[in-house]
Amino acid sequence: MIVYPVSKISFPSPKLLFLRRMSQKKVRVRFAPSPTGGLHLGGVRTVLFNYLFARHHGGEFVLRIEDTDQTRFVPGAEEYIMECLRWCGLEADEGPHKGGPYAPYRQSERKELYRRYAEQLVEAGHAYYAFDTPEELEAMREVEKAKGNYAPQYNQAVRGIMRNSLSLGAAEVKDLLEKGAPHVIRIRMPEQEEVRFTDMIRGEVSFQANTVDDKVLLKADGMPTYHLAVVVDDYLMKITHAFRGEEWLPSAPVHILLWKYLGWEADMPQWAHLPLILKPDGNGKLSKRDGDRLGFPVYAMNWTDPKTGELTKGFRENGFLPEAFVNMLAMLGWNDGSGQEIFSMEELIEKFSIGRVHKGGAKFDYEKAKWFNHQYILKTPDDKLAALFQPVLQEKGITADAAYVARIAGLVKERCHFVNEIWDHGFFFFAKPEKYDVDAVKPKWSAEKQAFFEAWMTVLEGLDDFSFAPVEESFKQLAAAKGIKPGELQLPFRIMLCGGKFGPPVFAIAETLGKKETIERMKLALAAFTV
RNA sequence: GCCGCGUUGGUCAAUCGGCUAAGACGCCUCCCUUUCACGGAGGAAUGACGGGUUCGACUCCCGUACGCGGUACCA
Repeated sequence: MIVYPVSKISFPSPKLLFLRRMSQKKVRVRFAPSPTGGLHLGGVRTVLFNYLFARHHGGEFVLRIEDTDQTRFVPGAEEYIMECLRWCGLEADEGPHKGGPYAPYRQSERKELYRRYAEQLVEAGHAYYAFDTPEELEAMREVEKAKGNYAPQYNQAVRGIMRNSLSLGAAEVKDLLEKGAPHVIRIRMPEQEEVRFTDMIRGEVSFQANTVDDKVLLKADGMPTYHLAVVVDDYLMKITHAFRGEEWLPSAPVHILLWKYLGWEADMPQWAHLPLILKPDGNGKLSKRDGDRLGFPVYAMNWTDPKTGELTKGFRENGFLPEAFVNMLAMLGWNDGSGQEIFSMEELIEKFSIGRVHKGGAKFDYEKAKWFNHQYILKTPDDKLAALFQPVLQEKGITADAAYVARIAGLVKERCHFVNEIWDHGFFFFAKPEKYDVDAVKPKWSAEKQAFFEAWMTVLEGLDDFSFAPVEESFKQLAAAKGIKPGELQLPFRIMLCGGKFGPPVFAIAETLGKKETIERMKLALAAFTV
């Protein structure tokens, strides 16, 4: 225990408390998804912040699968989540995939563990058995609603009239338990108590405990609910900092009380409730529906629902580089204050601080996401880009030399937002044009121009060095000799090689195509232009 | 309804009481380039509202409005 001079610091700042804690314990964080479907962009960001925080502090990052709801279990979802983390380069140090000192990491495999803590709470008077059937619960809600109660809760107002170990006699409870009557265990929220805590992002947050209902802790099937499971597992797994979405803020008092009632208050993690990622138009949480509607991915990778077969698009399959995806997510709610936007993973780890995370939600901007990807395409070496592009070529039945593809990638990458767009800006490197944009040539075409190209072909035939500069030089010289402005000839030349008004600088195209191919294309085009 | 959390340009956002309010995306104009981009130079565009506190408020406090989240034997 560190003692601070009270005269100096009467009110230890959250930052100070934080630093104090920091020096005491090894940082351990966790990402705890439930395997119910595709991994949302917001989920990946939560992983990222966990990961960055852990690495920044030399701590550990745990993956825990929260599969306590058997009815919502979706086969394949867990493997999918792990593949997402692998793709993003955000793999956990411990988890179901590689074990660890606190295994098992799937809550369904830890089922037996939770009951004793729930029972402990009952014994201490902080929780109670409830025997109400779903029908009885429903009836209570109907009655309450009829009284004008908008959203009826199982709380101090009604727990006295429901069937539970608070309202029933001890003998009856014992009897029910012995007969194996189905029951749940609920927390008994205090009548008069303010629960307050310091959120690492929001600062001081407080709630009146009686505004939260008596949450179920242990379900009738013996599984814990999220509320019990997070607390027990965070404790058992020695989690020091807990990051989660803002949607958890309202139930935070339940968790804090649980830490207290279980006698673990001193070990409670520091909480950080992350802001939400909002839809670009209007307001509200970004959902996969918005992606479908607006035409961009929301999940990290393609996800196919095993039940319906419905496919939801992912960033990976849409051509995003993982580094770009991660960088973009990091900037959604965090920045280092310098204005820098492009960060390598190493820089993110070095500079990340939870204190600089925004409080408010951020609308997702797909245009900005594309810009990030473009930046990373620019940074990616040509040979690597070519390797990423090969599958696209294969799909089209084209085989091409790796070095040739790399050269093309280098030539066109500055106009690509995605790897597959190398095709859109460089397809003509792989086949002669099938048709020409004659409308762009014909109106200004002339016998003089025709003569120029015929003469130039002969010059080109004789060139030993067919690279950019000599080709351009011979072009300019001949144009000058013929008294034609080079600019008027460049566009026709481009169309001869590419078929249209696109592509990188013309002489670079000629150089890449090579002498033989360039002249062949010129001949073909000249024939087409004069027809 | 109740509880909680938010609110700086169209979007992401800096600012931790001194602001003539950065920067980026997008948009517009120009230059470069007789394709498109990249690059360069400019431009339009912002503190929800009302009260305090203060020499001074985008920054602190209180209201209001608006938005979002929660209000399950889901997470």
